[in-house]
Amino acid sequence: MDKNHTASVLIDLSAAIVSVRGDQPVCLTVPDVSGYQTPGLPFGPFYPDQHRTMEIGLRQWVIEQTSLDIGYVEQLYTFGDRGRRSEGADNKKENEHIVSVGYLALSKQCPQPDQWSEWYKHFPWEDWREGRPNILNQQIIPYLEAWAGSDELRRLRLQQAFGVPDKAWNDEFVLDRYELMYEAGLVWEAYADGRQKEKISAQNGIAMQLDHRRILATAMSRLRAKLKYRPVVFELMPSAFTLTHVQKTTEAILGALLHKQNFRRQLAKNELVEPTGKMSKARGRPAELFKFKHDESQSTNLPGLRIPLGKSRNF
Amino acid sequence: MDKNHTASVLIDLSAAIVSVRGDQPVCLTVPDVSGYQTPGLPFGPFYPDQHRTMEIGLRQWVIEQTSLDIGYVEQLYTFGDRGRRSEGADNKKENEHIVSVGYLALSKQCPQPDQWSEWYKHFPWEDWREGRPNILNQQIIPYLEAWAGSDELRRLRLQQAFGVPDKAWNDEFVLDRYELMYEAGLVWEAYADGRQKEKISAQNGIAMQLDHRRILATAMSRLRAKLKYRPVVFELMPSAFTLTHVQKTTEAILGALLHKQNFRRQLAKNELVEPTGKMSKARGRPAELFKFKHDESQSTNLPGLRIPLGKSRNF
DNA sequence: TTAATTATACTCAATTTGAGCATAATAGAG
DNA sequence: CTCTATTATGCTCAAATTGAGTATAATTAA
Repeated sequence: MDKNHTASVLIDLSAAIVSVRGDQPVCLTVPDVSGYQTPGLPFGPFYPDQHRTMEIGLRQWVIEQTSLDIGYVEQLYTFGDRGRRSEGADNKKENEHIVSVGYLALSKQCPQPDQWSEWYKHFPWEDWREGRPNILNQQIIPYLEAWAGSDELRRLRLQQAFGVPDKAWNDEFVLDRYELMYEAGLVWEAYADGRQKEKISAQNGIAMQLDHRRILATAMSRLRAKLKYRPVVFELMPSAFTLTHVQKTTEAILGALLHKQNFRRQLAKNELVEPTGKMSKARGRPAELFKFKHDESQSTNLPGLRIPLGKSRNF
Repeated sequence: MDKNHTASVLIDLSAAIVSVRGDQPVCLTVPDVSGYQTPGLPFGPFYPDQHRTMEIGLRQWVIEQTSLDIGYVEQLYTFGDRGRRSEGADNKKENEHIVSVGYLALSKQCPQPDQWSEWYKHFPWEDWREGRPNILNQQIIPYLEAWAGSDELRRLRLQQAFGVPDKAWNDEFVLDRYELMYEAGLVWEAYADGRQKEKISAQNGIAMQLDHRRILATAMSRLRAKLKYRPVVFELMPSAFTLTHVQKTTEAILGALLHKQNFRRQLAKNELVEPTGKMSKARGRPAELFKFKHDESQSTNLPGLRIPLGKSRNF
């Protein structure tokens, strides 16, 4: 094997820093740096001689630049160069390749509202809390069906990702759906990458810079999946909370409603929370305030919520 | 933030290429290159201007160097430099940092037996098919308990990872257990990294080069977890197989025995296999030969086996 | 005092799981 | 040819879990 190749690359650490504001999951974004009006995820270079691990490097610049308290951090995926629009306008000098390592981080607070972007503005087809989103039947599905045509493989993927025509919607397949839409030229990024000749007419969610929407989709998939078997919701909750608050937060992330009594039964069975003795006051009957039972370190390895796998959600 | 730092790194792609030989999961290894008698995982550099994505780069050198047919490939984790024994003997020149991207790949065949190393030679405490491994009570647990002492956090982690004293063993926590043993100086690599002053007396499984045993542990964790909700076993099976064969392969990877009739019920319910009409012949009653129902492309997104989460395995 | 609102306790059928027994079909030993 | 060991497969059944309710309690706002 000949070695006449550049092997040296720069490492970018990109982070999907997620929080929940009210009933909307949000993601920290940075203002547009290119000429487009699209937000991007925060990112920074990794200096291997300064930081022992990449996670330490990530935490470093998140603290420096955002002064946020991010507890939970998880590596998502490492993307090689060319997917990141290397033939774009603002290209780096020749032979300077970038590898980007995507991270998911969870934050309990989200100050400065303008810097946080709501998930479902970028992915309007992923929020099923008020029923099946209209954009699916009105825009996305018809276009995708035309794109698939009689191609057997495409139809199979369509069925897997979007459940058409007869399968159920699976809330974890956020990335699969985004990638399918990208391939079909249904999102703005496909046009920006030069994959798609004509600018698409429909605005299928707000686009993001480079491959950042893809990273966010990866983060959403991972978080939705993890929620079901690890108690990560509590990384998004304040120290004391009502059970309804936990449920609303979970529903926001899943983009789906849950059965109240059964949700609480799970929490009780897995002994994830314990009462603080205090009560919340709001409208209606006051709710007891709880706290997360297992403190720091290994929220990773605890039982989880055991939420049913997206059945019976094919409207 | 000052930029007086080297940001340029080299990328290594390391692969845990897994197959099953008889009733033993095996992993492709390369002979020792350093002075130690320890095997390593195959790895190669990533040339960003030659390969569009890292996965393509990986497949390339796997084909070139091993001529293996690897179907399923999954990225595991990207490790920053210093974990990879940067102060070791055979160091690269100053300022040449290496980031390694670990992959899991599955292969249906494993020719050249001497190049494949059995999982449980490296992780003897992970195979529970013949009951709780002796090495746990005789070696590992006593040492770890001493290491934990009265440190609350350490005892909690010990309970999580190893189930001592009263929790169940969870077959997915391979990485957690390895990392705990590493921190406690219970594996050879801790000594080689200079973490541990004295050479440990007990041989707790065969060591590997650099952080390769850690990558293998990551692969095992991931594969064991995935097996339970995605039909990846079939990536390890020939085109036609008996149901018992699938079960034996699954058990080998999980390191645990399963209830035969219930296992088959799951396969049937999820409609993962279909009969070929042919029969196998061996000792005893001939078994029907089946094939995997869903071909190429999306084995990723199909239902899976739904194997119970490691309950009642605390002997 | 009443209505609206939210919390929480309890019920119950349907489904899934864990664990077992019973029976069928083959090869090989005697 | 018959018996036995061996493996495959069908079937049962209690326990646990899930899905989807109903009923009731404790507040605030009108």
